[in-house]
Amino acid sequence: MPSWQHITYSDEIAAEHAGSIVTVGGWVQEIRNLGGISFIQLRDRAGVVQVTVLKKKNPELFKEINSLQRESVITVKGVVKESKEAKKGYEIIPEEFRVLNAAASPLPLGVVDKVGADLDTRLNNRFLDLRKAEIRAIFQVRATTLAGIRRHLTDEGFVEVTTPKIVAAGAEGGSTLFPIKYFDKSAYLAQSPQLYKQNLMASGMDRIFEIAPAYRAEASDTVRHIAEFTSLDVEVAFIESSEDVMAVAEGIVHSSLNHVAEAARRELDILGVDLSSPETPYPRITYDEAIDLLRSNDMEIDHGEDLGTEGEKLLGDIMLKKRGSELYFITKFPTSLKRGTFYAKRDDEDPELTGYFDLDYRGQEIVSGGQREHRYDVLVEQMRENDLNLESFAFYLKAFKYGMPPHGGFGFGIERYVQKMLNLSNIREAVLYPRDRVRLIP
RNA sequence: GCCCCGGUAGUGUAGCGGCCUAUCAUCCGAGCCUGUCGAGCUCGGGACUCGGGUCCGAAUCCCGACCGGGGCGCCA
Repeated sequence: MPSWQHITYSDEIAAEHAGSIVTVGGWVQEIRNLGGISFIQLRDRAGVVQVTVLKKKNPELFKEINSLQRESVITVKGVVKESKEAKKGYEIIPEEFRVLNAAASPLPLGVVDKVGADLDTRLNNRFLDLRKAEIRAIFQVRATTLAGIRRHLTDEGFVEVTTPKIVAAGAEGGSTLFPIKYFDKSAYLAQSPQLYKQNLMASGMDRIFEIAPAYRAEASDTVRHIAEFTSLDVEVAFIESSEDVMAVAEGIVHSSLNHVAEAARRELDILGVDLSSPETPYPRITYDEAIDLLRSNDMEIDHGEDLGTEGEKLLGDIMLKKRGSELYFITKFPTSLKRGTFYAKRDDEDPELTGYFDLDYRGQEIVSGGQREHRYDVLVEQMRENDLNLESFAFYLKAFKYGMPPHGGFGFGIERYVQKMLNLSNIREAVLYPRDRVRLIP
C-alpha cells in the first residue's frame, strides 16, 4: 500500500502498474458525472490522469468526489486499471481520496473554460493562468533557452558574472532610470551592466557574460517593451572588429535554437511551434543596404533615418523572402544614430560610421552591440560630445588608463528572443510577472 | 511623451437613444443519464466601471475620473 505522500505523476504510470495501487494527486480539472459513473480529470505537473468512479461500487465516495469544486487539490489512492476507453490507456479506480485544499467558486479565471480571457485578466490571476499546459510550456521553453545559452557560453570559455543592480549612474540617458533611495544617498536601478562589463575587460577575465534583470523607466507602451527585462550581456576582449562580436552572438542564437528544438520538443509541440536555426553564417547587411532594400520596396525612408518599427518589420519580410533567413545582422550603423552610445567605437576610416550592429529576428531587434572605444582619450572626447559629467563616470574611465584591451560586446533581450521564437503577440506572455508602465502587481 | 480604441454576469461577448424585464457562449446550481474526454439533455442563477450632464426616456449621446487594449517614437 503506497503512502499518501508518495505521489506517482501521471506520466510515470505504466503497464507495470496495472492492478496495483498508486497514489495520484493534483488539481481537479474537470468532473464529468454521467449518473452511475463519473470521470474526474486530475491534473498534475506532468499531465492529466483520469479517475473513474462507479456509483454502485462506493455511493458515499461517489457523492463526495463529485461535489468537489474544480481546481481543488486532492490525492487519490486507487487501483491502476488498463482501459481502452481512457485516453492514456489506463485509469485510476479510487479506493479513497483526500481533499488537501478545496477551491472556492467561482474561479477568477477558468483553467479549461471554453472561452478566452484577456491578457490583463490572465496576468491578474497568473497562478491560475500557469495551470494551463500551453502557458507553462512558454516558461519551460524559456528555461531551456537559458540553459542552452549558459551551456554554450560556458563551453566557449565565458565566465558568468553578476554585477550590481543598484548603481550611482546610468549607462545611457538619465531619463530611463528608476531612482531609488540608497541609505542617505540617491541611486538608480541598473538599466544595463554596460559600465561594469567593460570594467571587467580590464581585469583579465576577457570573456564574460551576465544574465540578469535590467530596468528601464521608458514610457514605452508597446508589445515589445517592459520596465524589467532579462538581459543577456556579453563582453569579449582582444577582438579585431565588431565581426568577432557578431560571431559570438550568432553562436549563442544558433546553439540555443538547436538546443531548444531538441530539448523542448514536447513544449514546442504543445505550442504548435516548429523551430530551427537558419544556416550559419546568418546574413549580414549594412545599414545603408537595408535602407536601399526598403526604398526599393516602396518605403519612404532616407539614409541617416532610423529604420523605425515599420522598416524593421518590412526588412524582416524581405530578408526571409530574399535571403531565406529569419535572423540577420544589420551592421555599420551611422554614428548619428548611435550618438547616445558614447562607448561605441567609430570606424577608423569614416568617423560617421560605427561598427555597431543589431541582430534582428523576424523583424524585431533582439541583440544590439559592437566594438567599444577602448582608447581613453577618444572615449573622453566622445563622452564630452554627449555632455556627460565625467566625474560621475570616474570609476568607469579609470579602467581605461591602466591597460584596457580592445573589446566589444552586446545586450541580448531574453524575453524578446522567446517572444519571437514562439510567435507570442506580446512580450508580457514571456514574463511570469511582467512589470510595465502601469503594472506593479502581482 | 504623442495618437487611436475600448470598459456589459466569475470569464469572454452581442446590443450602441424607447423594441432591454439586456443576447449568446462559458461558468455556477438543481435534475436525468454506467464510458465521458469541447460529454449530452431539461430547468434555474448571475452583469451595463464610477461621478456629473443632455433628454419625456440613457447600457446606448456629452464631460470628467479610474481601469484596460493597440499604434508611433525609443529601445533589449
